Amino acid sequence: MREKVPPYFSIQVARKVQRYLSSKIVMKDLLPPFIETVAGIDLAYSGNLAVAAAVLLDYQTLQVLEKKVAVTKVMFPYVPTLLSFRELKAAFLAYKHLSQTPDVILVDAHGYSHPFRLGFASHFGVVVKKPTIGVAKKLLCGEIGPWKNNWAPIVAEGEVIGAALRTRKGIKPIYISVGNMVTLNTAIKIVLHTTRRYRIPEPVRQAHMECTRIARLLRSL
DNA sequence: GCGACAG
DNA sequence: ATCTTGTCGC
Repeated sequence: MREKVPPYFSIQVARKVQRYLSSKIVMKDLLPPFIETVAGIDLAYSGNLAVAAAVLLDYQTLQVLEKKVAVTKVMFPYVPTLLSFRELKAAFLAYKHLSQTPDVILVDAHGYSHPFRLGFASHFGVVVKKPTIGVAKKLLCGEIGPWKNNWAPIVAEGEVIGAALRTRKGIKPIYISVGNMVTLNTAIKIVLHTTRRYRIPEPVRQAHMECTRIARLLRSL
């Protein structure tokens, strides 16, 4: 039994696209020396509509500077490992609505810590050619290595593909990974810098609240 | 073949 | 992700 996806969509082609785009990921810190803005991206659903939110925040104060949303029809069912094909379009549109391009983007999904090394955060980062970081709440693949302090490496096939990170003491960790144009160490620092009193860093949390609010609104019509 | 499986 | 209220605990 094949995976349930539209007849015009081939899993085999998707895998090739993922392997190709994964090779385009830049594992270097190509961020400005002083980060001024961060963006958070997340999606929510209302029936067959995908609601994406892109929220821009000041990197130092974490004050929300701008919120944008985009709504598209869902074209793909949810298939683990193929999430980006389902969420990319709406996320891209919401992101393009921002009046200024952020220095770094936090995406509510895995990045490099993906079976084919191209989670949504990486797919998005490669497409928009911007530094992105994957911020996930559950592990998708790999094993958790020894804890150093507040973080532990996520290892797969002898390679560190991400990190489990306790953003707050005594709380379940979140899973961070390189999206694009950033180093895992820098990604961890940025995530810690942008989290306040919740488990989830502010950019992603704000984006989550925004798209959820709009989806709930559309749902009540 | 079996189980796992981001959002 | 989404369907959903109260409730236990710091």
